[in-house]
Amino acid sequence: MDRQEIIELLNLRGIQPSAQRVAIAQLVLGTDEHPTAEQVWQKASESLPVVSRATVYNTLNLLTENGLLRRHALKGVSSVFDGNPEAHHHFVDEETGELRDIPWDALEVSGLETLPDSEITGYMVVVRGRRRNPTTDKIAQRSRKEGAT
Amino acid sequence: MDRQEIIELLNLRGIQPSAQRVAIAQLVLGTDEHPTAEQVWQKASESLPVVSRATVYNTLNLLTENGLLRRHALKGVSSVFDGNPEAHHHFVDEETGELRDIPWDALEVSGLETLPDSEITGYMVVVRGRRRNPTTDKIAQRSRKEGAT
DNA sequence: TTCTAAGTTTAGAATTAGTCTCTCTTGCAT
DNA sequence: ATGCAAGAGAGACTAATTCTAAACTTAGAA
Ligand SMILES: [Mn+2]
Ligand SMILES: [Mn+2]
Ligand SMILES: [Zn+2]
Ligand SMILES: [Zn+2]
Repeated sequence: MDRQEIIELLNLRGIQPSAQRVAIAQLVLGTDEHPTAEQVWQKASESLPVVSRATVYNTLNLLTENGLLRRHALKGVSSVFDGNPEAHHHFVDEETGELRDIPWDALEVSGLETLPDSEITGYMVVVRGRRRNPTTDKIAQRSRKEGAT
Repeated sequence: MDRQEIIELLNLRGIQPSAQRVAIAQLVLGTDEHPTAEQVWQKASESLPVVSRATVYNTLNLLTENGLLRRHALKGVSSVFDGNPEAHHHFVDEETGELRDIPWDALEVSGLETLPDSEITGYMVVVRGRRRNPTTDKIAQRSRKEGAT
């Protein structure tokens, strides 16, 4: 994608296409790698005389909010511990951030055998969404805690 | 799970069952929640006169290495940016940590409609493994970069 | 018992990822 | 020219995690 296309993309969404924003957008929209903010900052530093980390984060967040980018937490430092080491899937509640288990047998994934050149050691479906009926759930939770039936 | 069971689990793997380890293991093996290390530390602090954060991290890592626990990076602070905002799946190379795209149509997930009480906003299959034929791949990559056929 | 080596825990320093705050600059509109 | 308002920058701050080095505990051996 060339500079001009990027500028139009930004203009379309009312984002002022500053030199920094164009350079950063071009870097991350023009690759199929999945760079960390730090990596984007390093590359951006090559083409721009000066960029601060804060600008890189601000721009990446801005582009994400505008749907041009997506942010994945799949590796990286912070994590959560799972007392069930068996294979199972997960539901991430986008409101609370809570992780809930989905039993392995509840979902089926097909097509894995067609992935080229890879030895699979495991997989998991990550479903994102919000719980419906939070009221019912809260009541159920309270009952459990209080030992009520 | 009671204290004694936990102690046996640890002994089985040659892990010396210190008071701290037993308390921490009991906390995290006895819940279907997915606590952060900080949350485990807070709970552990209630039942033990003194525990340091380092012990909690050491123990959680030890239990994870021994397959009693699993560690997920699904929410939390650190992330990676994806220039393709469309729905697709991901392959995580366990050797390099690299994330690679799997096209949406390459995999199919069934059973989602049966998830109770939840409104799904999106989902993704996360496959973990190692690439086979890294040599071939490197050649393929170079060819692509150089515009060779 | 007492000693000792190995294993474990600790507080705090260091590191890494990310956000926040405040200041400085720049591109216009008056 | 003057004055905003939006944007960008530096650096302080926070949070998650690991590292370090010293202190403590334990299981055996003597
Ligand atoms: Mn921001
Ligand atoms: Mn460790
Ligand atoms: Zn789980
Ligand atoms: Zn992707």
